[in-house]
Amino acid sequence: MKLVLIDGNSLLFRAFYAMQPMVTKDGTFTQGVFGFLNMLERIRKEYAPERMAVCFDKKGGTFRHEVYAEYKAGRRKTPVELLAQFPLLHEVLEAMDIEILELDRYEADDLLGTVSKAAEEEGMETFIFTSDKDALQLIGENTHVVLTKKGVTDLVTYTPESFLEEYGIRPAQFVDLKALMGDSSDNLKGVTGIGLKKGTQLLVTYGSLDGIYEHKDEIKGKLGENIRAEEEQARMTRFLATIDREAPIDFSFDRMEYAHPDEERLVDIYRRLEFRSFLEKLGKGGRKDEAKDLKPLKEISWEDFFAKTADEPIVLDMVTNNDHLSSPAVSSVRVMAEKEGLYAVKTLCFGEEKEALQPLSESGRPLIGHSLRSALYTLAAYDLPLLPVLHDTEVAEYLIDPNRSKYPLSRLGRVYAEMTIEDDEKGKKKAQTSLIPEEEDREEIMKRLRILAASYHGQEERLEALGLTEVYETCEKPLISLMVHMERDGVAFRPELLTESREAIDARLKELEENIYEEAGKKFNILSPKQLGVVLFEDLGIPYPKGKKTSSYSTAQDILDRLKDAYPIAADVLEYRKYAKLKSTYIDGLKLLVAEDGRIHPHFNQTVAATGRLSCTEPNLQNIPIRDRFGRGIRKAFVAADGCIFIGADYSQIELRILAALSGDEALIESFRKGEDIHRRTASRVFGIPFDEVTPLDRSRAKAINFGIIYGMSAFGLSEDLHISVGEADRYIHDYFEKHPKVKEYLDGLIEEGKENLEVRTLMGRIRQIPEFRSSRYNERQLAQRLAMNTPIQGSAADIMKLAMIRVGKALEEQGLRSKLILQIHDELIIEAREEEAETVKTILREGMEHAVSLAVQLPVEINEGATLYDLK
DNA sequence: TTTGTCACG
DNA sequence: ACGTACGTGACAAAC
Repeated sequence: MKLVLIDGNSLLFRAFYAMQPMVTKDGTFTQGVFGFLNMLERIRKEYAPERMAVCFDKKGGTFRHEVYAEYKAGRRKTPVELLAQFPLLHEVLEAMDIEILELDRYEADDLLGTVSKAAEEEGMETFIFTSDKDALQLIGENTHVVLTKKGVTDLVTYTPESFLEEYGIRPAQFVDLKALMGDSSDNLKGVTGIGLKKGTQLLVTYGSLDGIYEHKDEIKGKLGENIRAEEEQARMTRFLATIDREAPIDFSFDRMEYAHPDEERLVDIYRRLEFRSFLEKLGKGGRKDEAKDLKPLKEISWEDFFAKTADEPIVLDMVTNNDHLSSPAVSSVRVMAEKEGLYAVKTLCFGEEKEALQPLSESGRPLIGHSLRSALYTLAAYDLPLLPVLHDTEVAEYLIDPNRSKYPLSRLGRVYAEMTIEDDEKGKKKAQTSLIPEEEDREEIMKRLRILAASYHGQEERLEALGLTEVYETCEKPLISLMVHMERDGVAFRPELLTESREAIDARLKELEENIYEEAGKKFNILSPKQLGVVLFEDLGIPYPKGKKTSSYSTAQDILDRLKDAYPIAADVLEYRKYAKLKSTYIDGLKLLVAEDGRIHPHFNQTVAATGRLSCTEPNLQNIPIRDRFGRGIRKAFVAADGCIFIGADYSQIELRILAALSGDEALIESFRKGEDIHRRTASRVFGIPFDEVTPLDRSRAKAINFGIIYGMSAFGLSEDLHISVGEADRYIHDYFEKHPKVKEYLDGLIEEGKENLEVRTLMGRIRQIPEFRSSRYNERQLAQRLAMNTPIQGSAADIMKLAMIRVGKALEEQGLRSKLILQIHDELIIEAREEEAETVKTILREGMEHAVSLAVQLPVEINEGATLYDLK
């Protein structure tokens, strides 16, 4: 008979710390229970025990405390997030009909020991699961101890043999070893000067602690003295560390049978804890039958489909193959409700895509789909008119929870349709094998359509309940097709214009490389932080400026900056890295992404940044160099098309203006109304100097303070940035808030709001959840405060820019202009304008951006023009 | 795949 | 005593 005993305390602890935090909607932390249950599942599967019990410590003191009050004193307090998970785990175990053992004045260990001893006598085979090494003393012929390592992922099983091999002693000697060594985590003292090595050696020689004390006078030197002097404390430690295998616990192996789980109760608990994967395993998450209700997916002509669905919106799942072919699976919400799926397009062949998609484009029907940007891009790629977006499930889910980095349809299936499908990645791979889905894929596609229809309803409701409908309708939905156009149009890039720069960079890199090798006295990989650290701080013996030397040296810019005056090699390394970066990312990297039309088509992402900003990839055209004189030259290769110029418009100080408006701080508002240099004014107010006497240094310090305010700065952060003492930085911050009490009030209010609701909102009501407020880690709670301060500011700026883009895009279209919006760089819009439209475009940009919203301060824009991005200054 | 570094707002 | 400013993406090295 196989028995599994689990140390509930130890595994729950370990799971709690090893797992990423998981929080339910009502703020309950669940990752410990989740990790524990995963382990439990694994144990059931891999060990298939006939009997099982979970042991817990009982609250309050133990018999060990009665003889030694300091037992386990000084341990860190268990965080409430973990403490609250114990009753949850109890509930789950009860529902599973798994025996729970606990006993006043005893620890879980003692119960494991007592039950396993009885089991051994009955001739049962026992496996004890714990992460606490103390349990190793319980190992016996038929009693195995399984320790969890690496969090809870690795399981290592100990038998008497494997224990002997690893420790060099028998399991029964383990407590004696601990008695000699002590155990600081349990606040137990051993014998001074005895560690693992010496302790093991003594036990091998004398057999046991008693054996050692029988021969205590034979042991020479300091060691012998200590052993004799500290006998009492060693014996006490042995007593405390010895697991009591005769605990007066009432147990029966029959009760450990776990044969009658209460499934209904379990489903209830899992629902409350939002354990969807466990629900699914119970067959309650995925109502897999749902798809079976649907009539089989079939082919239908566009004509018949349109006739059948009148003028209803289309639920669309575009299956793209190798980025070329598209097999649109389509239905309507009504048709889906009638449990029917449709598959509309016949075989697509190379060269026929446009004809196949044309009827869809011409139908003018609004679309419901997941990541419609890609479906629309396919239409745009064939020069077909786009269709209106009725609902995008990816964008909607991003608004509901912007912290996720991915929004796979498979997840929406679980949330909104209680339906399981393959992850998008896998599904895509499969679909690439043929143009028309194989029979087995058709059910998958039908399920996808069903999930889309269900998510449409579910998300509309959710968006409304969260107050997100406005930001969805005004900021996000109209932006989708706009971004498709921006990507399709792209920007012309002429790599040949960089030849000169490339040669100059190559030459300089070579020069620097030689210098560095000479200064180092050897060749090495300069771009390897590891090698560089060794060269600088070991070979050359340069003192490491940051007080503590962790496992590796940082060679980041701020460190090398501090060294560069005293050590020329540091300056050379910095310059080398700068040029290497320029070369690999921009000079060599960009030209690889030029399409056949001579233009770069970046990918703007609407669902990545948690604050509501856009992001840009392949390539990232939002970080083309500009601050560095030389790097800025890269911009010369971005050229306006024939007959066109670039017109750029950027908001001036938009984040500080938002801070002024949202906080209502009179001094800031007044300063912006007067059109003053805001950093100069800040310097004047904070440092108490007349406006006209502010020096450039004062101004740049004030600028850093202004940035810091937006980021939720600490005195330490500001001091690092300004190379001043923490005390001085602290005074600056203090003075700033004294002069801007409303700003202080506003930021404190945001932290309160964040703590209270675990979320903050932007001007347009966009939400960002901040679960870090509930973290047990100090650092994370600090981070939560900074996010609460920064997100409304950065996010409101993003809202405003999105509104502006939509206004500008609309105006260009309404006026029938050929000029095109091509780039957005957070506070800047760039249009490739027909020369003859230049003046109109400037008006449109200014109007669209400055009047996107109305605040207590204006949002003026600066407008520039030029033939290349370089000239746009 | 993760880490270190650095480009931008 | 600790760790320390917000949001991104790309590349090379190291694992």
